[in-house]
Amino acid sequence: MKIYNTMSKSKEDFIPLEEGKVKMYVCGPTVYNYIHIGNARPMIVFDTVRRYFEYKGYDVNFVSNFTDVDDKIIKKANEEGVTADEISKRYIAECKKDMEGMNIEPATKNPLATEEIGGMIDMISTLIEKGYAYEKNGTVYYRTRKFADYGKLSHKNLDDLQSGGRALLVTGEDEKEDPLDFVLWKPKKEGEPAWQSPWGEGRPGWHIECSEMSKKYLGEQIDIHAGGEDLIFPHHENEIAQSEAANGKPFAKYWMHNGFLNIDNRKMSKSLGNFFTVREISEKYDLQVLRFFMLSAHYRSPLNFSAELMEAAGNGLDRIVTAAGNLKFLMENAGAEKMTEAEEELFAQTDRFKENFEKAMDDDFNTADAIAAIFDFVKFINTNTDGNSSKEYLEKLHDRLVTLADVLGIIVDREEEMLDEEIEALIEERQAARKNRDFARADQIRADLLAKGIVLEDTREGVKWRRA
RNA sequence: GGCGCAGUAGCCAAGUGGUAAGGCGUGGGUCUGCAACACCCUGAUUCACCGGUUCAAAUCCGGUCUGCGCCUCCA
Repeated sequence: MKIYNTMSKSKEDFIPLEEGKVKMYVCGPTVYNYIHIGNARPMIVFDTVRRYFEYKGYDVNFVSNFTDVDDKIIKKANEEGVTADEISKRYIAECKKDMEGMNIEPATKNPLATEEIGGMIDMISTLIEKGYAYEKNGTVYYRTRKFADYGKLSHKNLDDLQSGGRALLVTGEDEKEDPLDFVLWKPKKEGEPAWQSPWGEGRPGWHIECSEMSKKYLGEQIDIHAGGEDLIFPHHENEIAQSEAANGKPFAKYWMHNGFLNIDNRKMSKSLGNFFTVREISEKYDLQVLRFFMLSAHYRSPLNFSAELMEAAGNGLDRIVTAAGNLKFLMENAGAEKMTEAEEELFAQTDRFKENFEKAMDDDFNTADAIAAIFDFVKFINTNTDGNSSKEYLEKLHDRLVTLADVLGIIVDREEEMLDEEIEALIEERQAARKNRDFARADQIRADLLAKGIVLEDTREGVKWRRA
């Protein structure tokens, strides 16, 4: 299994720190509003990574935080005249709803920054003791130049950073020993949430949160640390500086970063007005479509979002879902129970789809290729099953399709709610009308049902229906 | 200014040295009472452009053009 490591800029074989186990940490969102579809990309991508590890038999400890103390949360709280805590609790709950809709497995642990302050203070103290940090008037800064490896993840060197960004970095940063130093602890301002610390009341800087939470729940060394590519610098670079200086050992073995989700080929931003929340999208599309759409390209490539592309993704997804639905329908109507020899041979042929799927996923989670393997499998299913197929054969195909789709978090079995008596009666009436060649009446009934979201399909094995 | 990514059919998108996967869409056909689903056929002599290396390049090297990202809170 190969994983592209941002640190080495190359694909590396995955070798876990501990046999059979994967410890991974994904930087989660700051909860000051509904999550947007850009937030959704790393959630979907790294959930898929996790699912594949689990499929391969690994025991995955998956930790993803919620940043629940931050300027934007405080701002929002002030606007609404409520506490910051109320804002963050509200949007964590909403975020979890969205994640459920996207079929994202709950993390092993979702630590909250505000509940881990003690550990952060300990880590900052350690950094001060070791000479990697210093305090000035209640603010604690990280002494960036003291950490020799600073820049190793983002492949920047300090002098470039300094000359390139001098104007920005120097502004107003009077107390710092060096413009590149970053904040570990900031003093309380009026009306802000604050915690007691050796440096007075205040709150932690953003970067220290992840260093501490990763250490607490996964240990000083972890297998995978992941997040959006914009986090490479400075967030992850700073995490490395903090964790490695404090713990005295390498932090994460593999650094994974997803590409950005763009809208109209531009980065999504509020100022451009091209900003969509997952909640908004869920009103127009099934979130399964969003998930399928995001996995249709490689996770490291930029991905453009548009209504047309969502339509296309939805149509493609339907093809897979329909194949699974057809299998179920045939299963219910199958005559023979046991597989024939010919069917056993056919089923053996489908091993190649599974192999291709795994080969794609083994190569740095190439979900686009994995989906191609599923489409090939779907084609095989559509071509090699009919009303004469045995139940066992159909079930085995169905199981295999469900298993592969599940690795991608794609739900292929649509819930079949019980039909209302009324609807069932209409379907029967339509059948009778068709027998009497009263097609006007039959079409009328079909149109009425369609208006209620029920799609009818006439097959050799009988009438099949599904929700639109 | 520094660092980096990308440019493959109408659209999306794999493929990173051996002669262009897959999906969506289009058009034609089969199936159907008609549909729907499905199936068959339909598509790039060619991978932004120009040079080079090689028996062989979309894939490697150099250059040009275009788009984008990071360097500042950001998934």
